[in-house]
Amino acid sequence: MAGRPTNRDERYIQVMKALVRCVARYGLDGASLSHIAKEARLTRPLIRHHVGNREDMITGLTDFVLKSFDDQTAAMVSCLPNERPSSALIDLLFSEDAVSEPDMVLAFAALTARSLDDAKLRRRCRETLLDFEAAIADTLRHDHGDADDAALGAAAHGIMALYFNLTSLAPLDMPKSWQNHARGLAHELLEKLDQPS
Amino acid sequence: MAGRPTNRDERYIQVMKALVRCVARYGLDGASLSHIAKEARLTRPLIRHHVGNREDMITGLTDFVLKSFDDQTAAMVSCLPNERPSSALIDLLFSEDAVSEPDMVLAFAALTARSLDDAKLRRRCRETLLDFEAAIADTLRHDHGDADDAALGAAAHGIMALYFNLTSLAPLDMPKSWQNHARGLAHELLEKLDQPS
DNA sequence: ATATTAACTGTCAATAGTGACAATAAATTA
DNA sequence: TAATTTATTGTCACTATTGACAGTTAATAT
Repeated sequence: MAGRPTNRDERYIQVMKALVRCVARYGLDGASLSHIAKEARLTRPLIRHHVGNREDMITGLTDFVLKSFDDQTAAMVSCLPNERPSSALIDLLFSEDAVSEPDMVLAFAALTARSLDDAKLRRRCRETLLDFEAAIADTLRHDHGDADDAALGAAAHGIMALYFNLTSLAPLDMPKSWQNHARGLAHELLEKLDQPS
Repeated sequence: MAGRPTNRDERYIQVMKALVRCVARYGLDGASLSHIAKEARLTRPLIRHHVGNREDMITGLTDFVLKSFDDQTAAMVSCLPNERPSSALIDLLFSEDAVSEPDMVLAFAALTARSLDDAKLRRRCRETLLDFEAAIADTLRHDHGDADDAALGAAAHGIMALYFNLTSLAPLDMPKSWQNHARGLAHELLEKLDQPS
């Protein structure tokens, strides 16, 4: 008694990826169904069939983006080596690949802006961001266990800020010196942890 | 032979401010004329009368936002004291006021995202941003003339990144420790310039 | 007071975007 | 092959948004 096999899950992420791409460029309201359909190489009614109406799409997008961030955070810390994980983390965050695909960060920025009048969304974005920062701080603690929490938190904040800024400004195609500056400053933050004043 | 006096200029900036506010929340496409009219406390046809059709509005917005940044940059450096202008600059950038009004930065972020498929816009945004960074570097040079250009550029980049990140994430209402971290790290960048390795 | 200029209002057609539903095609099991 | 489940397509009504124009009111100079 089973019918045609469902491809709901693949279609769902297919649509979500297209949605992320559109939201990154045109914002939450600028991502029309036609635009998404074209980006996902699907028809408009099909999108509705898989992910529901527009309101469902937006809530689905926030779940998708925030979960992607959480997964990325978890994957990030789990794939680090035992030897000097801090340095590896920075090389990972400021690698070519990470910076060249800014769509997810831009979509997150769109959600951030929308948080201005959506308390629940604001709480969720904040939580995700704090987890990200905490993950960085934990990684730093691994290499610099003797540094105090305030210094670790500050360094983690700096690394996070450098990463977010570089990635969200990626569409401007800034000179490569920016990437070098960012990575260099991040490494300096590490060195600073070794020499507590 | 002169008629009713025109208030085109005041109305224009009145509409532009409302537009910046709307774009900050809802993106370029999400800022509908009705929304802008409500925000500016004007009627929709009146907006058209003063700033033209939608396309005119968007080009007007980019001019307004980028010029505001340029003006802010110029005003920033001109109002600094002769004594330790670098430190005053940081206190200015990371003051309560600067961070609590993120609309302009968020609108700039929306323009940045749109730059993904608009080469001309990308060039203009990049130019504005580089000028901002250069202004910071010049200010730093005033206090740390013996530091080399690479170090100055890196420090300026770090300060810029910390400022942009903090301001663009302001809608999330992050804990105050973030603002303290950002300002503290910026000051550390200054101190680092005094002790060249 | 009258002419003149521009701000302001009201309104309507055209378009874009969305929601919803019916109908068809495809793929699986019994 | 028949039944069943789901993907896929086609289509239409409804709403939101925009563009454009005519007409009205307000404020100045002569």
